[in-house]
Amino acid sequence: MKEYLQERIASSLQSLGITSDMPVTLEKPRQAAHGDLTTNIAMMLAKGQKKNPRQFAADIVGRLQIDASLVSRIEIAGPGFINFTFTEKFYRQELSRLLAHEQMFGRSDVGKGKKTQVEFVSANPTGPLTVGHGRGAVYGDTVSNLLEWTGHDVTREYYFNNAGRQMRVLGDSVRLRYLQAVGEQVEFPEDYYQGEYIKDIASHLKDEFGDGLKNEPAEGKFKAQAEKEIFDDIKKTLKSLGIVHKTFFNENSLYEDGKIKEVLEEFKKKGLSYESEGAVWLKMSALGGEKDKVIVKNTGEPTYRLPDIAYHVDKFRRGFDLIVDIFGSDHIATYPDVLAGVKALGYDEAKVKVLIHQFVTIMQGTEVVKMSTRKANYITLDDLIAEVGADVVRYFFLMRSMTSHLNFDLVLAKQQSDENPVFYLQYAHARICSIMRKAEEEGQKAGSTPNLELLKEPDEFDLIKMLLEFPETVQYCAETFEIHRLAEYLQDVATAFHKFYHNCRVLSEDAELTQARLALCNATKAVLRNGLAVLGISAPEKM
RNA sequence: GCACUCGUAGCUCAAUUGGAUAGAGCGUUGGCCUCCGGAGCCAAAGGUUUCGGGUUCGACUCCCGACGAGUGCACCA
Repeated sequence: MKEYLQERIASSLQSLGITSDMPVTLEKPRQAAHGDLTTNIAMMLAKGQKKNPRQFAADIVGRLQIDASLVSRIEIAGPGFINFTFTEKFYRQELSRLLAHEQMFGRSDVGKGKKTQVEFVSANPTGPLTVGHGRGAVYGDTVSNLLEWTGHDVTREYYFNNAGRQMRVLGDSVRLRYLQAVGEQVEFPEDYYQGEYIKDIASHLKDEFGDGLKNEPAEGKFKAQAEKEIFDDIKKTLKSLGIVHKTFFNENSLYEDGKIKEVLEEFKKKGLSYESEGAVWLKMSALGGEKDKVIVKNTGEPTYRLPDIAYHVDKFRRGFDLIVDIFGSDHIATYPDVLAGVKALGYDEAKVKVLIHQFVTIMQGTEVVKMSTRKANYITLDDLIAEVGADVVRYFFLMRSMTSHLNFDLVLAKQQSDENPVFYLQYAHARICSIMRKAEEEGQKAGSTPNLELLKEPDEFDLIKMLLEFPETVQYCAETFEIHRLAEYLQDVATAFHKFYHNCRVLSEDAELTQARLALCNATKAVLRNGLAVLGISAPEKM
């Protein structure tokens, strides 16, 4: 419909002798009284035409040729908006199209199978995932869902490093706890990992080996055991949120395959790096950055920048046409270096989308809970899931824009479990399922050829209009990565349904009307189910 | 000090990317089930969009400046 009107308006402008590269934008007006779609094109062009916007709008409308069976009303309003109102026939047509492809409704192929990688979570295995990781995890998984729904070929990837200083400290933390467990008097440094899980790992080793590991180095069994156990836990946590990565990419492989060396040599060849004070520097100043950065320390060890760049080069070499990176705001300063690096090596950095989400502030009532993996005073993602459930966790992380800081009040989240917005959505779905069950009991099962002409109540049309917005909402969210818009949209669908349910009785003596309304219920159910599926939230038949 | 993200109802957050009268939930107040699920529906109260300038037909949105919050600014990741 949008395309149709755009084309008609463009042709009207042409017949007025106006050529402009100004796109004709059609939007849904905020107020229903202003019709179904509106355009501000007359206001946009009026100035160049030296005309009064309203008069100009009238000229455009005068030349407009539109199928009257689709559009019932065209009016000029306000400072020069042109408003279009669609016919009931048009909406009935669209509704029967929806009913014909329920499961597919909302899916599209605009992505054209584009090879896409989404990298998210990417926490090193030094401890359980925190609530802070949770936001990125859920966001990344849902972005992946959206891209799949819009026809992208998506790979979910987790990048980690088990070779750095962090991991050495982790191994040594386990070693010291182990020594303590077998009765040695050793001091445990303050800046080591304090969590209980370190003691658990140590005691597992004690169970298996007794005191036979007393002289084992930290980097041996201790580190290996810690990495294994912690990674298993991380994967289990993610799984409980419905998140499964296809690839776990180890930073180490970049060294083993010589990719780090390659990138280093490439920079040198291009004259973009130099040695100074025993270190190798990247000429960020020549790449649009503020100052040069070290990429290899004077110890010969690379800084994180070099592998990060090499990793992204590898993503390009694997043939990804869209590369989505999801970081917390604490990594805000690292990505410009990476982007400048890949660009300098001749790759199109526009294919890399870096999405930064703001932090979650955990509140215990009015008290802020400060989080630190090193110290043990954090709330794990597991704790949170156990307390409020996976659906609530996912929804809470998705319902707000990623650029805004999120306050997650544990007391409220627990307490609210009855009045939670996610239940409002699920309730609508369960309610429809209940109507279906009841209908079947009464022998009024939804038929295959409902007479949609019988739908004429305003509440019915409000609901139909809302349902038909689903595909464009999915596409919009996939393009902008603004997932909260989908969550809000589904809230609106649920509201429209509850209103319809309240004012229009579905199961009645009138068999034909019952059929029509059951069809509308089915359409609503499909949108809710599909929408919740994108968000990764269950759509229960009963609650 | 510099950079990024923000500042909207008592609280948590939206606002179709510059559009018409700034909207939801929670909380508060008052109405709705002899009837398909009351985890629902309807209504009321609640705002100088942190403050001050600017840009234009039109600003919560863009620009400049203050103030406030969070996060970064390593030869840590």
